[in-house]
Amino acid sequence: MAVETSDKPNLPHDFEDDDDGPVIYKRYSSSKKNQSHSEVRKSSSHSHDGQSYRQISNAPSSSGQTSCLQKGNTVPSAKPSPVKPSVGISKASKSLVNTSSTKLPVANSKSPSLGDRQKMSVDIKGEPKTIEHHAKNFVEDSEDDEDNKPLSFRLKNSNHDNKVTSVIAKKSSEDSDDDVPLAKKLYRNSNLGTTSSNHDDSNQKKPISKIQKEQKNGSGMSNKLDRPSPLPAKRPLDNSNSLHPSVKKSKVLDPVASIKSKAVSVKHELKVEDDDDDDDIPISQRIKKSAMSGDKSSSMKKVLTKVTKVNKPGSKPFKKQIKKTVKKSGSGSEYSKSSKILPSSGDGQKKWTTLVHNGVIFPPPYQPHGVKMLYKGRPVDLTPEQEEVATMYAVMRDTEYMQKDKFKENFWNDWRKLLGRNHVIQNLKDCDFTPIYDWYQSEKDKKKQMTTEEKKALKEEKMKLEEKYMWAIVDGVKEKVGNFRVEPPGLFRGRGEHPKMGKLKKRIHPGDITINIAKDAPIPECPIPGERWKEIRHDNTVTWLAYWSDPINPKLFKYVFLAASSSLKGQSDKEKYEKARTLKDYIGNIRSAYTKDFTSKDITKQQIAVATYLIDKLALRAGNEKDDDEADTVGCCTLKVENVTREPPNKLKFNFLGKDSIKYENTVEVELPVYNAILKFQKDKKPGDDLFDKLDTSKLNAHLKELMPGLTAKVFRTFNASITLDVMLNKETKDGDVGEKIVVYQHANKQVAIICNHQRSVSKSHTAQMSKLTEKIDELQAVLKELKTDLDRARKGKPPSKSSDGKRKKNLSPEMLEKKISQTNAKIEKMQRDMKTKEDLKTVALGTSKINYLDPRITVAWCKRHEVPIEKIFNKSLLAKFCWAMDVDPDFRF
DNA sequence: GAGCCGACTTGTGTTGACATGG
DNA sequence: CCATGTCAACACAAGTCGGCTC
Repeated sequence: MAVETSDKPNLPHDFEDDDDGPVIYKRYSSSKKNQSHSEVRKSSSHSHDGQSYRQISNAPSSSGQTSCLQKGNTVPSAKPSPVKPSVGISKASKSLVNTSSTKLPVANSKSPSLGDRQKMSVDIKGEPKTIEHHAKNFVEDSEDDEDNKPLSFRLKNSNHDNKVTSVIAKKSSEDSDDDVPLAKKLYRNSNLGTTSSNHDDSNQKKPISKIQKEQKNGSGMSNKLDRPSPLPAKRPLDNSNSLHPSVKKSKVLDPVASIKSKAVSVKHELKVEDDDDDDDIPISQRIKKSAMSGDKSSSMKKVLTKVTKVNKPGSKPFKKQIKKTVKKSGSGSEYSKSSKILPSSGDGQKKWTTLVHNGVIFPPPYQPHGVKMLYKGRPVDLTPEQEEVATMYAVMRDTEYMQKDKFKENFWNDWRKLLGRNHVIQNLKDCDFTPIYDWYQSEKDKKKQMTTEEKKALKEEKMKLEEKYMWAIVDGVKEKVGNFRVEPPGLFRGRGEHPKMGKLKKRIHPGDITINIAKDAPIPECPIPGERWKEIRHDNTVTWLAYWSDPINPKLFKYVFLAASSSLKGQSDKEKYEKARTLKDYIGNIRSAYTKDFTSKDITKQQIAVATYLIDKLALRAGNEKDDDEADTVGCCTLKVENVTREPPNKLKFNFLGKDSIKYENTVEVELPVYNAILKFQKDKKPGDDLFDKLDTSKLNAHLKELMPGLTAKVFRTFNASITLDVMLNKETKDGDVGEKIVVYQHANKQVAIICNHQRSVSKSHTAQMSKLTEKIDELQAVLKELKTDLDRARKGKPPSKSSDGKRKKNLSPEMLEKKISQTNAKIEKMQRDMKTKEDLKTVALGTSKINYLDPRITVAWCKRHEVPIEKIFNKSLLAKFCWAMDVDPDFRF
């Protein structure tokens, strides 16, 4: 099929997969820009405070984000350019040469020991001096620069010695803070203080109407946002123009031809097409050219002729324009499969021009095992359908769901429908699934026992089967598909107390699936003989390749999207961070606006103000309304009276279940007006009543949009997370080895995870692992003691004592013994640090914020500045996902 | 403006491959 | 070499939010 890649003779070298990774389409990086990067960096590489904003804004080129999008007109090779700052990994990274200051050093040293990390894992508060200095620098730049820090940060900085909150929050204070819920940890030291000082920036009154007008006139947010106040330049607001270079696309790969041809020809066509594109025009000129030609360049019109569906009319004022597509870009990342920048994700806007893919793959049909379960002690015959569902239940015996009545009840109801009223099995209580469970365990064991070769063969077979589904061709570029496997049937595993847990998630058939594909692309063959797709669509205003209705909740859909590494996803990711960065310029005004409204007579206004404050300060989620058939969780707007407890004089204790039924527990000091407002909102209400009864997310977001174009509640989370990382990294990174710097990063990452309440469940074996470590340490202590005794004896010329098993030990010199003692000591220390780190992070999930909230450019720029190999921070998939960020200027600040 | 639909992002848990250390 | 631990990849649940309809 079209996207097969198994054989690839005569491939142009730059499309040759030289790795087994998903790479098929390389990017190239322009090295020109890097020179300017290094120049910029020389002048400011040690200025990691507010001042660097100004420097960035003066940088000759915009922040270096373009080369990822540029065509490969400089280094026509798949190998990374020697001067290129962009980051490759694995092979590519090894070949990176540390040149100018923009380089991202290659991983060559080992990660810091956990012990080292622990050592660095100091209190977030840091030294007051540093903070003051830091703040001062911000002030130099702009009077509202405090606003650029997360609210929580500012609060903390204002008083770093407030443990009161933690004392209240912490019930079991026997040891480390690891038993304290995440949310508490960060804020235990927080205090009220600077908040109010940030709301008096009267000169920041922004001309909202003007902004909106300008937005209407087509200046897309991520392209240019009017600044609300005449602040000193912090960063070039239009630098994100470079994110969407309007390099024209002169020819689009013919999807029909491509899908009919073999992989070779696909790749070949891609190459040919590149060749007759405007590669010969320098990038800068091309960008300029298209930028000048307005939002509908001739090239764009050309592309638009291919559109299969006209854009929906009536776009909103803040709607982004259609952005021009670029076919190839400059990053040499091995994981950059695609390169062009696709149209932005504005709703109703064209997302692609051509889309070719092979549909989805279905799980294999059920293979009955014939193992009989018992009912009242007797074996029961089941039809394959009945057996299938019984097996789903049987294999969940070791899960927590089995303790839940709701799960069993729902399962029973659905299973019973399959059994029929008159079936021998009349209740679940008398069912014994043990035979099926045992069969399943033995199957698992068999699998485990397979030799490496057998496993490998099996894997290869699976790969062969799936290969063609793994890729899509979007506007002529091969992109990885995210989740091309249709979900197999199973029992619904809702989180928390989900009312539908245990219900049968029925098998999905082709007849349930709608395929989205270009009009002139061949319709994917239905993989199940005799069946057919539900529907074929040609909607290029959406990014999904296929969807089906969620069998548990038919109102919901399950989508098949492109993978995170695709440029379609990368583009919207970038826009997300740009929007969050924009908030930095508005946050001062927003804070003063809501502070003013804390005491508003208009109760809706007042609730909006307090809700916004909480979202800003605590990074709460918006909190949409939920149906009764969903788990009972809340966000900001849906907080109940009982979720917030007042603790005089001005503390609020939050306790609720948030997304995924993760507990949010946090006690925070708030401004008195907020405290009083909460008191008012709670008055005369029952515990289960809505705290913000005049508010919902659409009202809140509508209000936020008045303050900043495109602003919604979730932007605060991104902003809060990213600014925290940026501030902490720049405050805390000291000279030192790579290991120490990574510890700083992890520390910052952890704080972000705490702010966002990213928790993970403690691993089952955690306690066991800990006691094992303790044991080992004890053993070492014993060894140490013995060594010390022997040292004493050796010094006195006596032979060593007998070891515990009575054997005679070797006669060692005092020097040797001393050496052994110090080695053992070091070992013990390292293990103790390991233990502490382990305990420290047992409930904290660092990954979520990395994937979703931290602007990767902060990380990449920091890595460049501090010569930390990016691979130490980003794993393979993050590198692929964030390939668009790799060329960032080292001086980039969020 | 409420309610619903649709599309997309965010989130945790599980799985399985790989690394590590005895 | 094996047992154990770690981590990336995967699976899929659960959010957010825009837009449409009535």
